[in-house]
Amino acid sequence: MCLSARFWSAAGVRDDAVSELLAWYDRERRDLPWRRTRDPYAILVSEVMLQQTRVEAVIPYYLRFLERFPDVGALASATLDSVYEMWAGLGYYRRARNLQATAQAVVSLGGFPLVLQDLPGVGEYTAAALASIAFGRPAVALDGNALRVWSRYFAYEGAVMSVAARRFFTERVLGLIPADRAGDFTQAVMELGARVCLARQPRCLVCPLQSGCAALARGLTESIPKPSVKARREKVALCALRIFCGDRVLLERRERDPFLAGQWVTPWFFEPFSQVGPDYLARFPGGEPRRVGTVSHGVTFRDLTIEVWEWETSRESCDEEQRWAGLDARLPRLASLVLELA
DNA sequence: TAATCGTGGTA
DNA sequence: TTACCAAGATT
Repeated sequence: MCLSARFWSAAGVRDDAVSELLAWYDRERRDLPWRRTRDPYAILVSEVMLQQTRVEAVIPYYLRFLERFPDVGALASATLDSVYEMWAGLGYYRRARNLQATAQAVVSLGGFPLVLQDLPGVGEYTAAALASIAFGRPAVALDGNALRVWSRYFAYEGAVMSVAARRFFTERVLGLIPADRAGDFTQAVMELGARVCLARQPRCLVCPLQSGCAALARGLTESIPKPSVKARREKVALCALRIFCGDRVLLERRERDPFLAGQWVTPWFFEPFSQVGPDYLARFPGGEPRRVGTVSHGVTFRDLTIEVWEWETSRESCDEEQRWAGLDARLPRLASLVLELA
């Protein structure tokens, strides 16, 4: 790096980088629902929903959720079931429980704590995003977008997820944040990662940071950030049960099962029907079980093939302790697939 | 640190 | 069809 020192900060960032970035953001920013509010609660909801989830998928959930729970008090006092219901289909259901626990903590404390990371479901990234976007405090929010942007800008060739990498970026970026635009800075970096500094085929020609980007200068934009080695998807066969009582179907909630935690789903198992069928037939006696077919569904590192069986149980088994849902219930995708199977 | 948790989109 | 992955947190 032999360029004239007066154009570069000690951290290796060009003097004009921040103003170029913010000007680009002012010009190109998408009109997203959570960019129309300064309510910390609403911004928290958006940040939690956006964890590992695409913007387009979040928008309808965000709007419905805020309509149902318009403020932190409404969410804190809601039933957990109603919170799950609003989350059904969005995935990573632990987020729903943690979000309500956070709402209850905020009500109990009389406001957001100074250390946002103390809140359930609020990790390093979300705490920094909330601090900057909702409270205007300088904080470096390192999500997948920001890690890609900064690893390329500094040509960081190590593993970007490591503690060392995050410290490296935080040290260099924290001082760049304009005091009056901390939230815009955070969102501008992420917007840049989402729309310009793409994982594959980044659009460097239109990038507001192109003149200072070390990876671009050295032709490393394809090899940085270094791709992580991911486990192969494992193929898993399992079975699910559709047990009908008239026009309603049995749903269960297995609290202790980390998978689909707390969600209402049709009974399903990692074992074949021959192992679990007799047990359930004894509990819900009725007609002969019938193999309906199979459905496929990918979940993180597994490809599930689900063999679906169904039967009609006798009326006296339809007690009040079980939940018998109508077919129009809002359910996780996996349960919907099982019920939709013709 | 590494595994785990859903879903839907894309190349 | 397959692999990858998108505003991560938790254990």
